[in-house]
Amino acid sequence: MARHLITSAIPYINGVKHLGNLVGSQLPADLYARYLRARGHEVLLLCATDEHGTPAELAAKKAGKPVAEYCAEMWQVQNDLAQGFRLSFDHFGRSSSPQNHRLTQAFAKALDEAGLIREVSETQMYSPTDGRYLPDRYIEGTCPNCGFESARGDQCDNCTKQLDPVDLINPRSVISGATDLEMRETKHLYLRQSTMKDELEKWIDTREGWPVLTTSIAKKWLTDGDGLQDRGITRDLDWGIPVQRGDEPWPGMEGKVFYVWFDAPIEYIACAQEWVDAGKGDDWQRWWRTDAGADDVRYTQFMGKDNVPFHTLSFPATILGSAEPWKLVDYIKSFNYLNYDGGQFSTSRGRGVFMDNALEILPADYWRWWLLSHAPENSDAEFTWENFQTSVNKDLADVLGNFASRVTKFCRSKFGEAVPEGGTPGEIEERLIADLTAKLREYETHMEAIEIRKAAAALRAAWVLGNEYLQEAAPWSTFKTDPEQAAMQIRLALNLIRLYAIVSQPFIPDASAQLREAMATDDAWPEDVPAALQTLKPGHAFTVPDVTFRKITDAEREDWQARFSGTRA
RNA sequence: GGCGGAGUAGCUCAGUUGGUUAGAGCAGCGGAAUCAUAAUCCGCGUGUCGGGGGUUCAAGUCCCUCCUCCGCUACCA
Repeated sequence: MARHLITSAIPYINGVKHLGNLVGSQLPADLYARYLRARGHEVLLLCATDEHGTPAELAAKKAGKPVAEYCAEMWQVQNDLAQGFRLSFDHFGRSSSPQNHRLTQAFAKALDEAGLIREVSETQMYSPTDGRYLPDRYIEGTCPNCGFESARGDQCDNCTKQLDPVDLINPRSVISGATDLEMRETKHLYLRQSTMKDELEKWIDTREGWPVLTTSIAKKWLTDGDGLQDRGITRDLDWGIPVQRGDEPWPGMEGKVFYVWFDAPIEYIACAQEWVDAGKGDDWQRWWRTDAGADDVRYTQFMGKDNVPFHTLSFPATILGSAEPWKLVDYIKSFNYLNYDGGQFSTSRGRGVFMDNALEILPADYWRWWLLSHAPENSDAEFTWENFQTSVNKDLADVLGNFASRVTKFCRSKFGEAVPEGGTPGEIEERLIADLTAKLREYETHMEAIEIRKAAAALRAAWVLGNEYLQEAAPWSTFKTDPEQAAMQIRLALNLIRLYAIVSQPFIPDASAQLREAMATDDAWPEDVPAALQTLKPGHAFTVPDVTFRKITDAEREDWQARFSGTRA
């Protein structure tokens, strides 16, 4: 038994996330946590909402609500959806929590004391009409290079030239269209990451077995151009964590807040404190402080590839720079993107399936299975309704669901609703047990390596073994000549249902619970396969489960395809 | 522009440090079975492994070059 700290990248607060967001961090983190718990390990799975920054302020404004109120509501929405997808977070926190305020300010103080903070005076675009400083991307104008009229302040979408907002001709605010923009001088704090380049590079280089996607992105940021650049960690915004040096004021920084990317990863730690303060745990330090028992914790992070630089560089710089004994990440599992039917999922254009729509259409397990068995691990992946339909119908309804159905119904009609007695296992049974053992060990190996697609394929192959066995043993035939032998065969098959329910739980927790309930059994992991297949003894009562997975019809598929092609309702 | 990823069967994808006839699932074709959600099981692949060149006894795998798609590019997060 080991102790595993697992965090999922924290979803941004401004709206319901789409399936691409879900499969890139929260869902695989849940899968891994469920698996490790099922194997008897101690697990702390944390996630939260990422609530600060300009987009949150603007989303609140659009909704006509104070930003704090808006965030509280959206946290509730995201929390409910997480539960709907059976994401088994030990705590779902908020980056705006008091715990994170204190911790972020404490980190800033520690970094300052270590000489890793410097003040920089710079000029920023200020919009009097909007009453706020505008991030580069919130400024539009005519591109000085190609004449494109909707070039953004950071880059022209037409000619891809990188720009500075001051270069734009006729700059205007994206928010209000205001053109009375002015340059204002403002002071900000920078984290001196550049001085930590060697330390970070050495750390990255010693990470064994990290995905190429993870290390290549980190190395690029370390070595590209002039190397790792210092990073501004404050912003001129109202909503956020006030810039303070611990609980002391920070002269010159009045009215400013920390940059969202500074406080968001710190929320991973603060979230553990929230977990304790919510009464769900009693010691967060043994998960996070290496001087308080976290030395033997294995810490795994899950995230989409866009998050990698912050988790491989910025956050480690914060932790290492603080010179305090915080737990560093041991393994980063990063994901590519999930595309939708020939294009990208688009939050702004409402293209694709969002978490709330998904649950309105079908139960969580259907989505969990498809998303995880097609997780974009090695390259971008694509969701199509045809693929979704065939995967669900074939894998879940036909191979697994129908197996449970044919076995329990056959037993009910020939022997009644209790495990039948008699018969002796033979060669076919030996072969099944050998094959199943091998397949299960393969499944476990892939789960431990977080090779999700491969794990799903192995699990499905284990399901298929059950159908192959039934076909070969043919209890419906043996029953006519040797009912005792048929009893043995069906007893084994009933035990297979139990075993499948247990090992499939990380992928499809609801179906797993339904099947275990029908079989009236426990959830002990089959360490010893032959023994596990004798758990349900003769005489053990069971019930025939309702249809475990229904099929998706062509009409439904066509309907959904049309419904989600654009413009979210 | 720079960096990174991808291009393998009709579709979605595996292919470890180069090594015998390049694999899986789905779809398709043929067959078996009739317990089951018309659900299962067995058999069937002439694939210029994106194009071209090179290294090697041997290249999907290594090197060069070109083409296409995608992502990132530090003030959206």
